[in-house]
Amino acid sequence: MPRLSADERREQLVEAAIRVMIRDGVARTTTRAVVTEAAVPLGAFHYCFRSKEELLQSVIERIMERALTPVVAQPEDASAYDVIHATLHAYWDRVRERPAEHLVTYELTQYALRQPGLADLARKQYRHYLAINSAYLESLARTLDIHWTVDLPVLARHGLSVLDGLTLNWLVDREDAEATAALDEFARYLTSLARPNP
Amino acid sequence: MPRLSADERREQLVEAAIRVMIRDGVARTTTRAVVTEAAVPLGAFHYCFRSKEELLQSVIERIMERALTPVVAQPEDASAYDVIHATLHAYWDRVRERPAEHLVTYELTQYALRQPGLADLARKQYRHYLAINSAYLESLARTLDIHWTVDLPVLARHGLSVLDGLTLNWLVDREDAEATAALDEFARYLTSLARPNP
DNA sequence: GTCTATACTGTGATAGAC
DNA sequence: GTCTATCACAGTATAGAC
Repeated sequence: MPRLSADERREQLVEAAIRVMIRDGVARTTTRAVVTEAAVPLGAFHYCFRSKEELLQSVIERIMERALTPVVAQPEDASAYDVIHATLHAYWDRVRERPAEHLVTYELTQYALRQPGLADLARKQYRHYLAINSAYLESLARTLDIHWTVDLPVLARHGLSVLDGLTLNWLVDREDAEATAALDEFARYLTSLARPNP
Repeated sequence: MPRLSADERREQLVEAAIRVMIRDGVARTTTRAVVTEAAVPLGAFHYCFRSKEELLQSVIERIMERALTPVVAQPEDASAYDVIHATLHAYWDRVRERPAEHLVTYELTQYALRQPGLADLARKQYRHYLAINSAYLESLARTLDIHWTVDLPVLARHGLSVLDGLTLNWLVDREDAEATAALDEFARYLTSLARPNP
């Protein structure tokens, strides 16, 4: 058993925890399952983290970092609808490719909400998602030379909710056709809110 | 300790489980916590239910029954927007009155999704919610003598997702003003999809 | 038919050995 | 500074007393 620094151990444990969560769910992610997955001795766990809650906090932060700003090709000649549609489907493709990872996101949010010390982190997580949505909508408006007929914060929250809700719904029933249809309708709606700049 | 019938015990245990879940969350709802809350002997638990999973199944079914069809006053002289707005806010008021209960709903869905024997129940739950939404949209169309310019199943799914997403988002950050604004925007959107019948 | 007493597993955590 | 051995407890489930 190689002796590694606490920082390296922490790194191993966080990544192992994420793998276990994706495979078995957050509820079944015990400290023992994590150290087994990481091939780290059990005792090392509480040497690296004060508690399981502290590990989960690191996991949430790590996952948040990975929710990178959606990058979308925005060719000059594409219509607003085309660009919006492509962006939404880029997100959707990621959901369909890795359903378990997205399920974990929701599980972690709820875990955090029930853990007094972590409720703030959940709020921060959602502020982050809202900021990403806002930034995307703003950059879209610049690129297309339009403005939105609905206030940006309201639109960002509405958009985040639609994607969150559709994702959750699809994770339950896996109805591809209906989910896609609802997503396309959302693209149409967003497009209808774009007005050319004067 | 009075000796009661298994049916009465089951009833007590299901109701107690719901109270514990609302108070402490699904993850912390252990059999011991439930029997303590219900003032039922621990041994009685496994006499009434084969396992904890079976209890949770009953709980999910009970909660599903309670998600009654939204009933909304639809006075003849109200505009489409007024009726839609009132319905959405009736739902929203329930969320704001009992946030913990709604959080439990999401927790239960995820619990069910991770439990092989209960995944079907989660699907059934969402089909039920979709059916409620569809029925409401249909009755609205009849009352207002309009039709929807988007297919009913698509619209029902979209609507369910928006409400699910907004609820989840609000449960995290409790931003009343922004949530209400997003809800009102959704009402405006729905209204824009109503076309008078020929 | 209903409940008491108990078994056994697995959990998060720690004191102290290396 | 890192990990082994062990703890106390909570978890579900059961065999058998009433």
